[in-house]
Order: sequence, then C-alpha cells, then structure tokens
Amino acid sequence: MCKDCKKPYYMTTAIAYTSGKPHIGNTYEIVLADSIARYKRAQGYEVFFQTGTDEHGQKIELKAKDAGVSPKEYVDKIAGQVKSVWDLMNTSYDKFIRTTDEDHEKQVQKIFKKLYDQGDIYKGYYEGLYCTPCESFFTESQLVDGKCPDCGREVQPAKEEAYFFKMSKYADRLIKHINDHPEFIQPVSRKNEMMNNFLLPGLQDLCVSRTSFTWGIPVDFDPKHVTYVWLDALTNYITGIGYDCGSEGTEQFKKFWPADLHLIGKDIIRFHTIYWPIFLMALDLPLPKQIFGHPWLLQGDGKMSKSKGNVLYADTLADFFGVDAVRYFVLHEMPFDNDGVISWELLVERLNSDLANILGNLVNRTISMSNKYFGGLVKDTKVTAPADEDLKAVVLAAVKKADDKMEQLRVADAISEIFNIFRRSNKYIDETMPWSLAKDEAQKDRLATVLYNLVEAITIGASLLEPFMPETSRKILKQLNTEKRELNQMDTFGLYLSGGKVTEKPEILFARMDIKEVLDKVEAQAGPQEAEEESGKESEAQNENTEEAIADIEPKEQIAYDDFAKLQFQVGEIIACEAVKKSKKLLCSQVKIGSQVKQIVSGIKAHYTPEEMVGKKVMVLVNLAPREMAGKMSEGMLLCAEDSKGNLALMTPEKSMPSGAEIC
RNA sequence: CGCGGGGUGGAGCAGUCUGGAAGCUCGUCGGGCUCAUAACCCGAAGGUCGCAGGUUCAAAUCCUGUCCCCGCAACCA
Repeated sequence: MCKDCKKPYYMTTAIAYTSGKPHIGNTYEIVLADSIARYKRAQGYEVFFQTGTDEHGQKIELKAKDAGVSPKEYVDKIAGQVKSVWDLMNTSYDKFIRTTDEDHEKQVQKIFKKLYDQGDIYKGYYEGLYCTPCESFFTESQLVDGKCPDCGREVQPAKEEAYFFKMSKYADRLIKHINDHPEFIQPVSRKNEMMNNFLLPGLQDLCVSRTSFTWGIPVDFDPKHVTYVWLDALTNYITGIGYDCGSEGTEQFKKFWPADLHLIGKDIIRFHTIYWPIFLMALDLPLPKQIFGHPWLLQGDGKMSKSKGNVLYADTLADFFGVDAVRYFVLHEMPFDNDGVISWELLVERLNSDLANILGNLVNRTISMSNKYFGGLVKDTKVTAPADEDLKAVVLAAVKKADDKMEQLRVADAISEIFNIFRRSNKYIDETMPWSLAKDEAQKDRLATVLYNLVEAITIGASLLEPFMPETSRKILKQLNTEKRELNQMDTFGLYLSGGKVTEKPEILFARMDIKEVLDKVEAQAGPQEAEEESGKESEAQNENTEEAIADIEPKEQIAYDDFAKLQFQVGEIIACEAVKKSKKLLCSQVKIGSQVKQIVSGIKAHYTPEEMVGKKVMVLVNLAPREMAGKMSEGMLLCAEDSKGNLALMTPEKSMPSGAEIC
C-alpha cells in the first residue's frame, strides 16, 4: 500500500463502566483491540483507535454517595485507574473519551433534541408499580407476593414521565441491513440470536430518559430528565471523532466515520447491533461496518469473587509475569467464539512453554552460537542445503496464514501461526546441528548460512509479533541489531543485512517460573491486598487451613428491645420436604409448629437434601410476611448460620424441645 | 418446558455451519542431542468425540430424545 493513499481505519472498544477497577476480563478487550489496531497500522492503514469510560448512571451516583464523594470525584478516580491499566498494558489507543467530557455532553444534548424534534423521541410514561420509600419502579414479574421486592411494602401503579425512542420505525430497515451484510455481526452465531429474540418479534420502544436520578446528561429542553444510558454511551463513537449534530462535523469525522469495527463484549451485542444502528439511521449517518462480540475470559477455579480474594487484575499479573506475557496469555488463550479460561497454572504453563522455552530460548541459543562461532557476525554465505527449503517455506507460509487469520479477527490463531516460525526454527537447529558443523573447518560457510537463516527467521517472527507483544518484539530485534521488517516485505526470505552483528550478551526474554512458588507468593499477597480493596465489604479470614476459623461481618445498627420483641421465633419440626422445581437453590419444607403446619421455602438446596431435612427440629422465624418464591408461598424463614464461604448450617435446639416451643 | 453457552485421550482447546481416515498445546513414558533458559528434537502410550436412538455406503459433524456442567434471568425471608 502506498504511503500517500493510506486508508482510514476507525475502531473502538466498548467504554468501560466506571463502577470499579477493571479486572483482567475487561483488560482483555483493550489488549485484543490494541493488537488489531497495531496490525492494521502495520498493514498501512491510518488507524484511529478509541476507547474510554462510561461514567453516568444511578449506580455510580450511589457508589459515590457510599464513598462520601461527589459523582464527579468518584468517576475521576476510576477513570484514572482504567486509563492507567490501559497504559500499563501498553495499548496504543488514540483517544480516551469520557462521557463526562464537555463536548460529548453537549453533543448528546443536541442529538436528543434533534431526535425529539423530528419525532423519533416522544414523551411518554414509564409505567410500572412504584414503591415510594424505595423510589423504584418494578414490573409485575419483579414483584414478590405483590409487594416491593426490596422492602416488602405495598406498591402502587404509577407513571414516571420519560422519553422514549421509537425503535419500531426503523426495524425493517435494520433487518434488511443485517440480512444484506452477513459480516455486520461477528461471530455470525450471534446474528440469529438478535433476529429471533428481538428484531423479528418486534422491537419495544426504548426508554431514553429518567427522572429518578440526576447523575447524567440533562435533557436541555426538559431539565428534570437526564439521558438514560445508551443514547449517552453509544454516541461516544461519533462524538469522540468530532461529530457535530446539525453540521457535517469535523474533517476527522468525515474521514473516519463510519467505523470499521466496534469491538465489544458478547453481553452488549444487542445494544450495538440494534439500538446503535437505529440511532444512526435516525441521525441519517451510515452504519458501522462490523460489530464483533468477543467472548469472555473466565477464571478457571470458579467465579471471580472479590471476597474470595481471587480476582485477577492486570497490574497484579503484570507484576508477576511482565506485560507482554499477560498480553500473550489473554490473546492466545482466548478462542474466537468461546469463553476462555485463565488461571495461575495456565499462565505459568504458557509462560514456560511458549515464551521461555520456545521463543526465549530460541533467541538465546541462536545469538549464543553466533557469538561463539563468528564473534556475533551474521553472514549469508549462501551455502544452502535441502533442510533450508522447508524452514523458508514454513516461515513465509506463516506470514500469509497469520495475515489471513487477522483478516477474520482470529487473533489467537494468528499468534499460533507466528509461533510456528519459532517452533520450526528450533527444529531446524536440530536438523543442521551447528555445533557439529563447527567442529569441521570445511563446514564453516555452511554453518554461517545456518545461523543466518535462523537470524532471518527470528527477525520475521519477531516483526510479526509486534502487534501482540510490542516490547518483546522490540527487544528481540534490538538483540539481533536490526529494524522491524515491514509486512509488505515479508514475501521474501533473506533480507537481514548480511554482515550484521548481533548483541554480545543476549538478555533473557522470559524467565521460567515455578508454579509452586507462584502460588505461594499469590497466597502470601492475597491477605493484605484483599483488605485494601474490599473497603466496607466482608473481609473475613478465609484461609481453608486456618484452624481457628472466625468470621467477621459488618455490624448493624443497635436496636431497641422492642425491635427484637417484634420477631417471633419458634421450634419447628420438618415433616416433609421437597426440592422446588425450576429452582436451583430452593427446598420447600412443611414445618410443624405447635399445632399448625407452615410451608417454608429456603435457599439451602446446595447444603441439604430433602431427605435429610425431614425430622429435623429447626429455628423458625414465624411472623415474617408470607412471600412467593419460584411459584411457592413461603410462610416463614428457617434460620441458618453462614460462614464466609457460604456454607450453611441449620440452627437446631441443643436439647430436645417440642415443636412450637418459643425461642426467646 | 425462562434465555444462552458447553460436555472431544490426565489438563486446556480446535474440528461441528459445508458428514468422508480424530487434530493442537501442555503433561506422562521412551529415545536423541549438548548451542541454549534442566531448555531443544524424535518416537510412544492414552479418546467407543456426555448417553440412547435415528438418517446415511459413511456421523464428533445431520435429526430425535435424554443426562450433566457453566453464565444470565428468577430467586437464596
């Protein structure tokens, strides 16, 4: 591609919600995006890569309140954390947009007004059942026994004024677009999901304003409303590059819109493939070319849970393994359309096997031999042998294959192709046995060619690696004393400058690590780190091997005796028990309390079987308001002790007591 | 029958759309080599592709049924 006619390539990640520090799963997305951006640049595109933070909403308003700071102070802090993690991971974004940026807010207001003026947004009522003390709306299905699911009080049918976007108006056009552009939604398996679940059954109008909280972009012509979520968040993709509602926008906007790629998590595909295109249609703008919903990075040993102290953060991992090793891991371990797994064990395995053994050791042994046999000079003496042909063929094929994989956004596969170069090079060393050639003076020129071929193969491999592991790529090329090979020169093997001199002292690129040592270190760090991060939440001692286990919980407010006296506890005998169908957690027990029998539903299926429940005498809170759960009425509550891991134990009288005995 | 994803040698995955000799990485075992980070190279063992039916000359792949796991939703009173 010529330098004067660089094609623009605009790509974005989802903007991160500023409710907390981003973990490794969030970080995966930005690294994935970065590798694509860097690759596109290497291909000669003029790339504009945008990321940022989504900073409005009720949740943030509440979090800030809890933390005792203003919402703005709160998001400033989190946005700073997000940015620092992105920077730590060496990501090459061109713009970091925040939805609290003044120009973004201004444009959102203009967009809102325009859509209102042209009739796409109308004022209506958000109808539902309202709980006044909780200031919340609920739908019929959210109610519990007809009452507020949060506080249990009565709810009233009520209306909240709200603005809605007429989605249905554009639905047919969108359906046609999706059908005409099979590449629009990636992976394609998601396309049917969107069609069948949302588009074909008919789109509901989308609520785009709220009056129940204030931390948002005010609707300027009706200031008691703030813009609600998607009209605010999604529009960052155009406001960030200079969209100006009502004019044609900046040069930058004209150059880069429509976006070539929106890279997002699979959980928000719906918003990006339905609402976003429809907003754009309403604004009379072209649609983005492709939306790629990537899978998730899951933790192997169960859910990521802060209270377990096992949430993985990019900076922690980078401390252990280095930035490029973490980049390599998340990129390589993530399949194209299935969730990937991350664990300390897998991380160490990849580091040792791929990075230290195959790549690092290859570079190291090649440079060592060059120094040992030729004082570091690398010369192409052109004494070839049949073994050379396959090496060259594999290297040149890998270039093409990797390119093909990147075209399909199959980043993990592209990396595997590149590593084939290094694997093949190691094999080549065994085939040619340089140490053996070195013993024979007559083979000296042959030996030189072998080493030249190795250096050349590594040069190509390292150059290809740049989008994925930029720092490693740079280090290797520096040790080989050469420049990064450009993609468009990679159809030729043998461009390394003959007579070049490699470094005298090869630096270890990746040190092997011992899994046991790593795990010990992780455990040692888990304690203090957890306390630091979990302000307010449970921070119990939860080492499995701790002999004297204790559990500290958040203290509640002191209560008066009268408060306590309102509660009525009795001994109940479980006379029958069955699992509740359609529920994973619930058991439904018939509990005899004195002369009456109450039906009580409890979330203890994971800890007790129905059979072992029967016959137990348990502590029952009997005067709790009845409530329906999973279709069954529950008329009380069985009391349990719960430890930090969520294990439950029913409370039973320590001496025999009759059913119905009062507990006081 | 809430929605979705998944069950392939010890571990992690590819292959499933478009049926046609079950593949990759790690681990294990055996061998080779010694330039190198106890690294590298070669070879072997190990799978009735969750289960049961069906279609077919042929099924991991298509169809039907069924069991289990994981997210989300609901819900742990």
